[in-house]
Amino acid sequence: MYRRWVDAGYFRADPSSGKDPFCIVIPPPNVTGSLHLGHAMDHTLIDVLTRRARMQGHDALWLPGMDHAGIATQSVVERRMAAAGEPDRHAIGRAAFVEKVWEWKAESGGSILGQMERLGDGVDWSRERFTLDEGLSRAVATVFKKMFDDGLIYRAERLVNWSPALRSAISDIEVDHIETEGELVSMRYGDGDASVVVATTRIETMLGDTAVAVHPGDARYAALVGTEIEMPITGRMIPVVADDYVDPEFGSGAVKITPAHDPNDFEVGRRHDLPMPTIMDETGTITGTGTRFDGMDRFEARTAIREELRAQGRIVAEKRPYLHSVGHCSRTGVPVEPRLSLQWFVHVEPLARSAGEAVRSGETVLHPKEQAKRYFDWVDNMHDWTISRQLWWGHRIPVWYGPDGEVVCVGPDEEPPSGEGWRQDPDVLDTWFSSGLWPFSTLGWPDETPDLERYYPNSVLVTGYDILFFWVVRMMMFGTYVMGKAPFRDVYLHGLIRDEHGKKMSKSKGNVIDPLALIEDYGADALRFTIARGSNPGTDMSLSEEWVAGSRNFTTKLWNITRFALAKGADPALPLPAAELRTDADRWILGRLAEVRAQTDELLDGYQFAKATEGLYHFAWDELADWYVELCKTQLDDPATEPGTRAVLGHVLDALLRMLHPIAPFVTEALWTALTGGETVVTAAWPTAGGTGAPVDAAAAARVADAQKVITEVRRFRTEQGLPDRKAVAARLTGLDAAGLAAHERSLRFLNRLDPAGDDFAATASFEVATAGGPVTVELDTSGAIDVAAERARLGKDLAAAEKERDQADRKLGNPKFTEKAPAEVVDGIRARHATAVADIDRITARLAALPEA
RNA sequence: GGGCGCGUAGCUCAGCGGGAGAGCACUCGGUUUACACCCGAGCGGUCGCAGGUUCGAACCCUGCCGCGCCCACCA
Repeated sequence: MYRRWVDAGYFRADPSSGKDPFCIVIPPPNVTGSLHLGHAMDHTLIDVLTRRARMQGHDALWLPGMDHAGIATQSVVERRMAAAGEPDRHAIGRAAFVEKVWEWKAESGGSILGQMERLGDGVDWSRERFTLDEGLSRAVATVFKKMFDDGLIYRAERLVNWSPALRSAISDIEVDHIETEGELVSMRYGDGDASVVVATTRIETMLGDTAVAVHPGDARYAALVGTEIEMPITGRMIPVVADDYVDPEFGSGAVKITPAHDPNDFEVGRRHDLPMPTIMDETGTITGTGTRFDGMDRFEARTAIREELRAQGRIVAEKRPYLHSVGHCSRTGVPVEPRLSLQWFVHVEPLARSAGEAVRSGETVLHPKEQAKRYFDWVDNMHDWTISRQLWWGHRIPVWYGPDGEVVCVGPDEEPPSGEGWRQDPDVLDTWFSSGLWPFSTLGWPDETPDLERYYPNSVLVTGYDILFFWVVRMMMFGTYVMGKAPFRDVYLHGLIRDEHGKKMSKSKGNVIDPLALIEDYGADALRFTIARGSNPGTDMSLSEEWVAGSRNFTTKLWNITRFALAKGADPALPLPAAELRTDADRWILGRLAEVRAQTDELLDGYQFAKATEGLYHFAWDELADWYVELCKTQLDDPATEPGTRAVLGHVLDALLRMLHPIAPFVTEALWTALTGGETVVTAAWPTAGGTGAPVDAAAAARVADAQKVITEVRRFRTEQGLPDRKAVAARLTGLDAAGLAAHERSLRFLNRLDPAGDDFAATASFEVATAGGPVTVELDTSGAIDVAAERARLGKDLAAAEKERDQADRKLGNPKFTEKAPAEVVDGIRARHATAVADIDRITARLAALPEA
């Protein structure tokens, strides 16, 4: 039922509270229409944290992100209009379209989520419906009013970033600076002595020039300052002003000033009280200049004006291509046009200061901490925020204008002024204005609700680092301002998902991977596991289908381990065998479980998803499946150890499945319920130190390692001798007792298909394995001559490795400075390695000498 | 222009002062008491380059080269 992918949001938990029902709210991606792997990353990590917190007995829930719901609303309305054969939104205009959106919202039960509910996925959306619509609108109006009254919101005519494509103002952060090939044209204004040369990359703006500026200390132009020169084309007389802004070293040392179309020029214009004519309309078309260029697109005009000036002989230099940085609208990719217009702004300085303070004081911790520098750089140098948008969708600005110039900000519970001539501001708010209220508006604010009391501040925010400035900073500012407390204890910033070669996914490159297709092919668990496994804090991950396939293989492995366990009657409800009855393998795997459990907790507490996942992967596959399951097969054949083995296997698998559940919920749910008979692993207890059953037994672990070494060496011998794995070979094993491995003989023989040595045993091959407990000699009757060349090669390789080891150790130990200065345990370690290497060399050399000539 | 980060096996990445690792890919061999989405055994690296610190450097410092991201009002 909850086998759905999830949309962006954040999660919160309060460890001190009692339990209450777990809530996984998952908007279906086919409705939001905006699901991509970036969301999958958010959702996976959020869900991992939520599920684990839940299993730990915490009250944990999370809510979907809102901006996607907004986008979805707009797109659903557009689709409805298209279906009804209505003209598109551009044809009917902004005001009419917004009316339609509200109309649709009322019809659909007030929210996008109401619409989702009708899709019948059985999720209760009631809470979200409230928070996303009525609640949020009220919160937005409340905050706006409060900030307006506090003087933190003001309206001003400023030069803003204008997107001619959106026909709207956009904020600084929505502008991408891109290196662009343009042209730098130098031209002469005025004539004779009363002339200067200026350079520009945007020659069309000369129609709006109202001055030429030079540096006050520049002797070349001292005589001109205060005089006027004649502009080409318009014939206007414009002053030459002196301003520190000009760099006398750059170009000619003189700058044309277009106050209404360039941020620097705007400031110069203000200082010198220059006129500020706007020469372009909201689409970037030249207008109102009284020249023949009116009606031309800005880029068309650029060429036309340049050629006109060239014809007049005023172009003195051209540099093309001229590489420079040009601001582009991040939504539409169109070059931004700075434009003088009346907009609403937030005075961010006091808000940004408290947002910065919250992190500096440790009230909120950023993970990874390297991101804090970026955060501070941003928060400490933030410009005022343009919040009004001339867009199609959003919360409307709650300000009404009266017939006599009155300006009234209307609070959420107030009636707007009515009567002749009153009208509401036509603009809407930047989506990040409302998004920034998320941590408390979802909890019922501005009402003082029990939820707000209980869940604010939230525990942790999980999101991509690319959204640090857009969303995180806004939430921090609003949270500290409105609530007096930062909204989160922790902020975990994950990296972005790239393609298999580390390239950013983009539609134009065609390397976008659809998460739903991956889920279809490999299962949701496989994708989640892949994402968790690749999520190192702050670093991007490359995701390819091969990785997802590998994760799918892992879930299959879990399936097979459990199938084996069930077939053998493994049962976590059985009591673990008394300590003295446990085999080495039992002690070892229980000890490893305890270690892995502790490590997993530590890593997840620190948001180290990749390492935690990797640790569980290797424990499950390399240790449990490859070794314990194999070693326990002989234990299961022995009545003395059989019940204990079933208990240990069940116990370890139970704990493992519980720890894997947050990462791979579906497969673990199926396997865990089958193994334990429990109702659901979702509400099972997270393994704790007290619950893993056994302390680490280093001696047992060492004996298991020795047994593994013997087994591996025999396998190696067999492989290189070309002895098929399935062929049973008679063997005599000596030295096991001395090495403490007597109890392991059955496993050794079983796993290597070594039959007992009968009366007619005649060893045709033998070798010695050096274990920590002592040497073990393996003699084999291979019923024929061994491949001497292969054996020589095998031993030769071992010998070379041992000699290299010995030589390295010799070199270190022969250096008196090393033995004097290095810590004693390091020196002892090298001595031990040296001794082992020498013993290996002796042994191997003897073996080689004993081999018959090839 | 400033800041941050990264260059380790064919690919994607871990390791961040004392024996070069993982997954995938590749080679060879496999119908063992779960698993071919598997099992076993292998091959594969002057850890970007050059200096420095240290008894010891993939790891710390400096410089350089290459790459990525973020920020930036120089015509």
